[in-house]
Amino acid sequence: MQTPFSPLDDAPGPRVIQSSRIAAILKLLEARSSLSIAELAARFDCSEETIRRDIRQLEQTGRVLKVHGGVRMPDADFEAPYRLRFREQADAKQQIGRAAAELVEPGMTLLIDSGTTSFWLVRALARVPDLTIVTNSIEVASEVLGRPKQRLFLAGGIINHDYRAAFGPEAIAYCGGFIPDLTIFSMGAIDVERGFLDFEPDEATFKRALIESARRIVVLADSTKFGRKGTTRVAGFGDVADLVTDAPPPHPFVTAAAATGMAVHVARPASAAEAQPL
Amino acid sequence: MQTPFSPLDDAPGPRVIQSSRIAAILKLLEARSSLSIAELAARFDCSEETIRRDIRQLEQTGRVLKVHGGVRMPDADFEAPYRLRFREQADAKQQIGRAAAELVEPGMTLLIDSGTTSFWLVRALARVPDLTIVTNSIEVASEVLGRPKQRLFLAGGIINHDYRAAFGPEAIAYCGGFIPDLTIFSMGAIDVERGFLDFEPDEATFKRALIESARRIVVLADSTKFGRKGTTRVAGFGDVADLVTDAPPPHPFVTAAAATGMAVHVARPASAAEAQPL
DNA sequence: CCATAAAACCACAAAATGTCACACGAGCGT
DNA sequence: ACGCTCGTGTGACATTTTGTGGTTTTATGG
Repeated sequence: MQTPFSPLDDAPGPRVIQSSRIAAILKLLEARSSLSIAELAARFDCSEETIRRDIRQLEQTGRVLKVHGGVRMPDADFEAPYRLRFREQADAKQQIGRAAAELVEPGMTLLIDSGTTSFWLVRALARVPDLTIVTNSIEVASEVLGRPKQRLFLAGGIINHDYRAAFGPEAIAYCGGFIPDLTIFSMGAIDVERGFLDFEPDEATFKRALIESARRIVVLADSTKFGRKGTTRVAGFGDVADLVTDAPPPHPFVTAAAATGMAVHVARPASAAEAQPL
Repeated sequence: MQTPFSPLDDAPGPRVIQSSRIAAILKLLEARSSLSIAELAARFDCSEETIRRDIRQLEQTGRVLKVHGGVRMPDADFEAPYRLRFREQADAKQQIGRAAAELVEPGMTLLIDSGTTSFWLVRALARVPDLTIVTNSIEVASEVLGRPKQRLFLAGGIINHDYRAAFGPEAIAYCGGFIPDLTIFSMGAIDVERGFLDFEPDEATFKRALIESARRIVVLADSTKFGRKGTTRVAGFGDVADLVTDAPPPHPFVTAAAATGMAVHVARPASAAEAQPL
């Protein structure tokens, strides 16, 4: 039951100076993920404006999120790196996903990695029957769940929270046991000289290991990836059979692709009718 | 005036600010596939128009579907078996999850299975720091994602769509490699003579294998499970250290529990103070 | 098909919250 | 003492959110 008094009844003390008050707010937020300004002002016996000033400071350090009427923890959903990447270029990724889906035939076995573009491909595959989908991504797996016509194999291990996927040796070994018709990767960057690059070393290790057993590799990358700098090398152009993107690549990439026989598929803009939200 | 026994009378709190109200609606929708505007307005003690505005926001992000008279989950048409089980006794399961969370200390390693009651435990563990969570359930894993203070290990293999989890030999081997402080199982049925039972043979095999390496086994079961008939035997009363449920069990079960030293914890109904949205 | 009630929508006013500028007073070093 | 900074409170003003009364749309039953 709710007492009429403040629910925060652990020892305010008569005088609380700013630094300790800010620390106290943070501590309270650990217990209750959101607090109202009025509540805090009563709790510390100071004006609401003072609380707001404290919160402005906390917000600048990125530790809390200011909302109308109070504060709350920067909750996973909105600040997580994965969600941020998910929103970047979402339209382009959706188009790419649909275009890549045209490479898939019923009955195929697909190995799909954890990129956000890969997720859109999986969504586009909702109505393709008799697929076998192998993935290391929790997001991809969640999307496939409840499609009784598609078999789902998930690689486990320690989960990387940022990528929502497993990249460890167990995941590599498990995925390596399949012989997929298509091995589908999202890539973080494409370099004319060095080929396909990534940012997360574990992810790159995972992909490199699976290139060995791949029959045909498909790479999904939106047009912002061309010329971007990566930190680890994943594959050369020669390794990849198909590249699906949303805009014609710059010329150096086209010639490099032609030299190695890599097919480049450019997705058409989505027809307005079928645009599907999140 | 609130109806005395509204199914939603946990935790309006004194003032509910907009952002937390929107988050709360989302959470409520997980337990009850559809909600009416009038119900929500009463629940949050605000006008129906305000609820409609919240819902319009939620609809724009594609997270819910607006229907005449209320909201519902986007995928509610195809009620998958998992979702159906999830909604049965959702309130009781939520209470059990909260009660079981009191057995957990910061720093522990937990092995958590794929039952819907287990999911509510994981949700109740949102703010416990430094946990290591091992699971074979995609739903549990999704819930843990984005909690940087908790390490997540996911067991893979072929996924059972109905249970949204992996039960195969890879999952057994992987989970068997851990020595968890608590091994937490949801159970499908409890029989005075035969102990804890289940319906899905694969799930039962998975649990039986993990009983070997368990240090302390905790079983979560709502009160409808007592006396229900199962199809496969999972564990005897002697194997289980703690049983968490939502109502005092019938007498034969109490004596059986006492005979084997199994502790029985009965969850209190949710107190309004602690149900904290988002 | 129409009649009717419920629900949704819209626009505007009221309430709540946020922001900003300025004043006051305590601490502090020259 | 003086001037300075810093934290705080106060009040005017801007912004956001909420409630209300109206009209329009939808669902439903005859």
